[in-house]
Amino acid sequence: MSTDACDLSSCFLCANCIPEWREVIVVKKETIHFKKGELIFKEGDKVNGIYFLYSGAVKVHKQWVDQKELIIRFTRQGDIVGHRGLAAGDLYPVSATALAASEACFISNVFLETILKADHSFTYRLMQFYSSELQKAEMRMRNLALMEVKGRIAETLLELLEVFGTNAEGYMTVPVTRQDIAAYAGTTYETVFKFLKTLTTDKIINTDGKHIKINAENKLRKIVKNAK
Amino acid sequence: MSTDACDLSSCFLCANCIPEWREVIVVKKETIHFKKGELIFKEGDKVNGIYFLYSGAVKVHKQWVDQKELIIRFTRQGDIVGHRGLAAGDLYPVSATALAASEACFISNVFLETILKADHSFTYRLMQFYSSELQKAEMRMRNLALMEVKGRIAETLLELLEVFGTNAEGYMTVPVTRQDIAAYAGTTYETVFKFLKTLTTDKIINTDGKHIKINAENKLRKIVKNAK
DNA sequence: GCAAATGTATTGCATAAACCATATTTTAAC
DNA sequence: GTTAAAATATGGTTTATGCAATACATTTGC
Repeated sequence: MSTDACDLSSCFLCANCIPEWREVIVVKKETIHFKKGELIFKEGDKVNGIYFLYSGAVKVHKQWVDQKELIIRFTRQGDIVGHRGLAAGDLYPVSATALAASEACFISNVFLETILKADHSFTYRLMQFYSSELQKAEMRMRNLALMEVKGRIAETLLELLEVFGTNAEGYMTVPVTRQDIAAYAGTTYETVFKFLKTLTTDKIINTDGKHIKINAENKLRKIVKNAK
Repeated sequence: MSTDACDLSSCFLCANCIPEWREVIVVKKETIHFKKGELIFKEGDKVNGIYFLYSGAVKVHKQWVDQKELIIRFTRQGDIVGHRGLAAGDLYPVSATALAASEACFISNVFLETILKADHSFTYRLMQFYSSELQKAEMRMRNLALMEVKGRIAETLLELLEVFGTNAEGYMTVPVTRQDIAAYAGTTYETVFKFLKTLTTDKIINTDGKHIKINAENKLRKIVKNAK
């Protein structure tokens, strides 16, 4: 893994800003490394900037009483993390934690606002990005509220597949704990454990510890469709 | 109720665009009336524009298998409806239905994009609006996933109070069916019915058909806090 | 003004899924 | 390399909540 994976073209910022800005970005940006399990920022922290993920994997999550948490989304390279802070409030409404060793480009809020003020079309694209994030959030809202647990777990597996992809043997590239699957599906560890076991028995998936392989994507989709 | 409630200043568009644009807006806009229960647009319809609500009340909702639906949000005057269509896809991801006789200003997508291209700061404000909507959506995601039903119903009542306000006697200005409360809280009619009954017995609320009065807001908040 | 549709009221019953308890294995830390 | 801390594994019990059934009331369309 290179020390600086930034190619000044693949992240959302570089891909969407006016090319001339890149010279400024390369000076202003800061590359930060995160170890597996490391907290990137915490719900309630003061917002200081925005992150563009180069490599690794990150979960964005939100707390509720005691130890309960909901994972809002999983992100991979190219994704934006910390954009929720751009709204009125100046505190992060969510936390972000690295699921694997990760590298991110950090842009301070001050600099980001300079870009936004100067680059009209970047602002427009960022607005579109928010809009599509909002659509996804509402889809998930509906699923969490109306879909039964098995459907939500199946859906979680499909989303993990989509976000992280697979290696040569068909296993997902990022190992995810059952607890994290539960936290994304809005259920408990035990329920995930039991359901993954029946999925394994039915040969719909294979598990090797935290490494998961989906054998029958269509059957998972069927479970989602039939989930109430 | 006046025929045209638009004062060219109170809606999100007029309040945030460059003043000069208002002259154009007044020509391009279209005032539309909706009867109670009337569908404004339907999930899957082609997006043709955006609505700014002048008066009345609207629910934005999303379908799931059969007759199941989740109400995404309730809106009152001043609010934007239909903005979800601005993203990549060109189909509305949600439906909108008038809860009471309502008036809205309709702006076609073509004209809206003209404004967005020309008015940098309007685009910026709209982006901020999306960002705050996203935060709300994620908060609700968490609640739907982790909070138990009683807390969600209590939360629903508090949100209705916040959005619709009360009349002189303390009753909410917009009557809402228990089915709609259920659809917002992500539960069934029966559960809402049972819980509202105990709330009435405990004198925390008063109900007169669809008209609800909250007597002890603090007790509702306590229920929300203690909901798991 | 009447019919049809929609919403309300009310109950018991069934059950999915959370909760509890406890043992073992894996992973991380010093 | 040992220990602590997560994560996994697995059963049994409990309970919150959805579901079915049925009667009545209210709204809305024609």
